[in-house]
Amino acid sequence: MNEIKSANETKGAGARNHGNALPSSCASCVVWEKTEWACLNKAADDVLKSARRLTAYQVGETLFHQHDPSHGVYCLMEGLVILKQLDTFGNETAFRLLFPGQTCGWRSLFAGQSHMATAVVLETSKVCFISTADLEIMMGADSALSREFLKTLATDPGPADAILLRNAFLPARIRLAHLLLILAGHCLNKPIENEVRYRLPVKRKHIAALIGTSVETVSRTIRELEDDSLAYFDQRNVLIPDIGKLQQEVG
Amino acid sequence: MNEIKSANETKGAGARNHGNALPSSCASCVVWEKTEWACLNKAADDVLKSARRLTAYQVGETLFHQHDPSHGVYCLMEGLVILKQLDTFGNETAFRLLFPGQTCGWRSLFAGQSHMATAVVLETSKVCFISTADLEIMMGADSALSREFLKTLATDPGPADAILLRNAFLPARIRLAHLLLILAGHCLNKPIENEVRYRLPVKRKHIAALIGTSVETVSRTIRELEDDSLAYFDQRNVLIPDIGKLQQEVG
DNA sequence: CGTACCGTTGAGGTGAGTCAAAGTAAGTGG
DNA sequence: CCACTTACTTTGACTCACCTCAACGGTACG
Repeated sequence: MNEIKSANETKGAGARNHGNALPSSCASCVVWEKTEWACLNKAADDVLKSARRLTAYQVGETLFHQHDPSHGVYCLMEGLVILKQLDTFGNETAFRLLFPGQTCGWRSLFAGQSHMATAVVLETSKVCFISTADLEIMMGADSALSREFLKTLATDPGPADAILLRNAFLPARIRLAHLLLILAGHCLNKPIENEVRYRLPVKRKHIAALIGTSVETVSRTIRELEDDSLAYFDQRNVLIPDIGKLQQEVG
Repeated sequence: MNEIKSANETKGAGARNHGNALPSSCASCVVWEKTEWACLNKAADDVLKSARRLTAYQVGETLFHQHDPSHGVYCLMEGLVILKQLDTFGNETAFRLLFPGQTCGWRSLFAGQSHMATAVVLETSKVCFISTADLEIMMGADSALSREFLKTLATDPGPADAILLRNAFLPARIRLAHLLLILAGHCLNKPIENEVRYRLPVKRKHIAALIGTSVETVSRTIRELEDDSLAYFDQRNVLIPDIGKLQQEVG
């Protein structure tokens, strides 16, 4: 009872509740402020507390698969998750990175459809699962939660970023520059200054999937950005000497 | 008082209510069943009835512009509207066609942001406008409406279709085939049979914007589909001899 | 010290963008 | 009804960004 259950043991929606590393209430969770739940009042928070099911995931494991039926939403407490899609031709396209405090799985839930994407864990993660039934209860008790999820859906960066990241009209160079700026916003805790350093949370192949191109092109485009002194790469470490210049590139 | 006000006279959110061609209540509107409002009870329907503002739009007029602040949602009663975006490089990308019974403008409203797209009228249209304030009232009175809009946002075909329509990995041929199938679903009232005929509701340039390619490529790809007996085009009229073959193309 | 994965580099082919021009349809005014 | 303008569509020629295949250097791990 004192450990987080690993995903291997409790794959799927049936994970049991666990004590260790799990804050006494969701309101005291490190990511609370960033989540939709932050709008909930005391009573609803108690419901949430007993509704959540914490599961630890290792790299490569999945929260859910494309075409799986939806059973609830997933709230990322710690780690990193990528949402990707496979088309019938075998192309893999990623459209979203999930950072701590963000939720996923809601689209299919509210749509009443099966999952349109696969959620794969990129870094060891702790994820709370909230079942559809529990979510229904909380949404019924406090309409603020519905409104909060409306906002989440409306501001979903997936479709929004897609316009820039996956626009076939735009060259790979601009799409990559745009992704670097988005990631900088997520990976830096301090406000963005003129010179920015951060560690890329993903491999090259994920970058490729996110901007809709091939790994080789990513590699070549990185070189191109370096030649133009827009960004420097050392493994996964990025140095952007002048973020304004990079923003100008995107437009 | 007996005519629908034209958009020229009442541009923007301030349009007044009008009698002619406007059904006595929204519940008796031809598109009622297809809308989010269909979930409303009698009392809320009365609110909606007095909240709606009907405006007639001519081809080329806009419901709202990209970067405009959001004032409410638009419910298309009749006609056709396209949602498109302009990037800083001047590329025009369309991501949605709005058919009668569908609403638009909600993303920015729920996100609390300005519009991300421009809504342009492609065919003479009648559009009911419902202000944010009125929508708030109705959503407060009946939580079913929030749930209905959650579903609308979750099933928004824009992002969903984008995966196929705008995927740079997929050749223009497949993206066009996919668009033809989507349009067939909207343009046919009867169930889809093996052989399908319908009239394209849009010009070539809109097709190009929807699948993220150029007009010339659309033209050439159409020729290609004809050569392969997958679809035949005469002006805006489409004949798909075997819809199964076309679906197979998409995968 | 192999095995496996990741990242980079090179060479070659091609889908599709761009530019330019001709053909076609639709709308306007005399 | 016909000249004329304007918008839409098609076709051709050229170019290029990027995909694919293939090989090679690095790094991690058992």
